[in-house]
Amino acid sequence: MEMLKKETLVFMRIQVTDFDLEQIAASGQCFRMIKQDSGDYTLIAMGQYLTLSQQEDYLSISCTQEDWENIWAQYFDMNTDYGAIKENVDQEDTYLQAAIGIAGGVRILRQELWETIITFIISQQNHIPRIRKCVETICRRYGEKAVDEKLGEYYLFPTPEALSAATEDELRACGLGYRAPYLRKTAQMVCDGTVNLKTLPGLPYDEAKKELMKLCGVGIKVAECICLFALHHVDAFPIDTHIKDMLAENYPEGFPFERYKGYAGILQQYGFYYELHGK
DNA sequence: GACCAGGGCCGGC
DNA sequence: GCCGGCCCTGGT
Repeated sequence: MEMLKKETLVFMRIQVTDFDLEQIAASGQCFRMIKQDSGDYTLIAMGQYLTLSQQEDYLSISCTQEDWENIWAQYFDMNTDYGAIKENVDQEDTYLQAAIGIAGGVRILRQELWETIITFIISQQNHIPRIRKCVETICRRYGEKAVDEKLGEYYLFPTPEALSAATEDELRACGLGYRAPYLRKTAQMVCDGTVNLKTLPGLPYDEAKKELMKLCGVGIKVAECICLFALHHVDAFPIDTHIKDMLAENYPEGFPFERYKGYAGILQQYGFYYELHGK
């Protein structure tokens, strides 16, 4: 790990394994990590605006060492040994082995809870490019504007208060379609304390999932995505249309959840990426 | 230009 | 528990 300057930006340069920025950005779990024409990535998260790139086993990220250690190492789940997880996968499971071969650089991010709730309500019955667009639109219209010294203006993710104050029509005008009232009602339920986001991270998986499903627009699948991508309950195994088809085709006798207890969600994510980009 | 399908959920039965 | 309906749009 070393610090270096690239133009005026301060970068951390970190050696990484089982890590592929391009795969992470395209994995459909985060919607504000965007590939730029230059090939670099920008990311708005945790209140910051960053630029990132990867050269083989080195990640370059425009943050201070302090922020890397306190924020981003955790965000990218650097303390989990993905290599060990991959090695535990059944050698004879040709599907998972193929998925690992294609998607082995995906990681389960530890994203902010509120943002993950809203982005995955938006995600239902929707394509990823449109999800990104909807997310960016609500950030521009309802998020606070901030300025990064080097990268310029950006918009924070809107607060529950800001979204609860929007009308359904205004939200529909963001391209949300029938999800517009879901966002508004969910924001209101968070504001009035019907669901307490502060205590959610302390709950076990089943209880967190049940609590999240009180929110409007959050069913089983979306709740499991929130549990996996924000609360890091890696037993969560969201089944969307792709995964449903994949399971029917490759695991007609059932997926071996028992064998992979404690990290099935990581394998789900390898599978999801493989279904989306690997064939 | 038409058509399809998308990281599903809600409400009524 | 099982439908029907739902907004819209990027990609083919």
